[in-house]
Amino acid sequence: MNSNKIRILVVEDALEIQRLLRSAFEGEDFEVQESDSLAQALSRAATFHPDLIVLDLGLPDGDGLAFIDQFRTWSQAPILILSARMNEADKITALDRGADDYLSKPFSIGELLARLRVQLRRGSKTDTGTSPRLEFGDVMIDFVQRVVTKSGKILNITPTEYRLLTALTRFPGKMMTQSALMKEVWGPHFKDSTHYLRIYVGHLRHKLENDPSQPKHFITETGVGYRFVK
Amino acid sequence: MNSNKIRILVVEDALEIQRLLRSAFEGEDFEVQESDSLAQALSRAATFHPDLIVLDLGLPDGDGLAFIDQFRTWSQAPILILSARMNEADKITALDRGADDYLSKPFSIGELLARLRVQLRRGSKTDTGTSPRLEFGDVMIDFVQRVVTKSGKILNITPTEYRLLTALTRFPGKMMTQSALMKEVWGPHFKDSTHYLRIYVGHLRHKLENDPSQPKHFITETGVGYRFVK
DNA sequence: TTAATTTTTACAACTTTTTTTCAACTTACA
DNA sequence: TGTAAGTTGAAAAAAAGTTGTAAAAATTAA
Repeated sequence: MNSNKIRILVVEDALEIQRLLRSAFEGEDFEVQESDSLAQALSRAATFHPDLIVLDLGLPDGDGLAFIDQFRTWSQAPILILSARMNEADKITALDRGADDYLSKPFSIGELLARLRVQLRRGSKTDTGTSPRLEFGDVMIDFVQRVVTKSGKILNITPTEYRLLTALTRFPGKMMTQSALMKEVWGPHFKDSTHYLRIYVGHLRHKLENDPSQPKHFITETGVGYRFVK
Repeated sequence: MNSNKIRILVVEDALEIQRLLRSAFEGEDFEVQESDSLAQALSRAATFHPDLIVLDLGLPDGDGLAFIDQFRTWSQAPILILSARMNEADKITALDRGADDYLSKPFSIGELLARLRVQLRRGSKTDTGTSPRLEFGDVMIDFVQRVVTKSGKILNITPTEYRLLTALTRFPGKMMTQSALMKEVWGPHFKDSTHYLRIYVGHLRHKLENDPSQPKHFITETGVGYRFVK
């Protein structure tokens, strides 16, 4: 888990499709994990922290829509549906429940990759701005390349630090509650282990603030959470 | 441009499709404008400020991809492609050039609307302008971002202060009795500890009033409670 | 293996809430 | 109009709760 590669979780039971997707995704230098049941998929998602989920709606062990509902309680990562079902009502339901795109089988791998790039491009944008970059002070974050620099120097940011940084900076100025940050960065089981947050906000302040003891950008709101301000 | 409806620009030359889309979109209470040539579309987009563009790639007067390039230099509004061309390469090119979704003709209007909702859903989170705000004097309260500013500066408001502020300002001009405020902010058990109220109204006045000793917005009604006025 | 990262532990520093004290103000009535 | 009784406001100390830092231990990656 120790890399800043883009992570894709494939929820799919058909082995040949799993293999097809894995080779396509690894060709793009993504990190891939598979889950062949919905039961497994949620806990896998919670520990793997995927940047995007490819979900087959036709798994034998249950309702993919329920998975979407659950997953959406703690993550906004895009969900791309694969399905053998062609009918319109299924598509509409899935999209309205929180899926971001829907491809019917059989699909072309080239189109799948293009649609996946669309989703990842969106996710890498900050929500206020249009650029895939965020700059404040002498710090620059490139969400496409996943690189953080301070006065031109590339910083070493660990995966956990990077996830927290994206969660905090997604809505500049907005108060992010501790439990929302915990769910997004560590997963839903950890929502009460808020001391991790203090340690990692401390790390970010040391790496990004000019005076970490007088933070200007990563502001504590005691009893509530943290706020990022440019 | 003079309504707060969601605005859709349809770039499409086939009249029957124009009409189909217009009636579907107006049924959703969107504001629609059409453009039947690419030449016209860019300037139409510039004045209409659409929240989303539906673009037929097969217009007679030129290259829809060039339109995407141009449009993307100044707007991030989602672009949903409609096209009679089925081939994979066209889809991939359009998506990679900046389109957000791609539907092949003939399409189902229900699916189109669902995909359009997906795009609009993402955009709406962005829009900080739509979050409910309360302004008075040089103070601004944004209840979505949980931000309070005074002359542009973000204030530090503690959890209890914020709860009281919310309770007081919910109905501007209305008298709030002490016991109602106590119940709402400290809980029913504390309804007679009205001393807290004085201390915390004092805090709010210090942080928000220009002259805390001559409050203009947080008014005492002796023996009864407090009233917030804009 | 070594190096890097995450988790755990302990404690110091800080912020918020509650409690206490007292002065100032408001109201009612002689 | 003056005074007493009740109500409100300001300041600050005490208590409770929250956050920050450092460093050791455990885990994971290379």
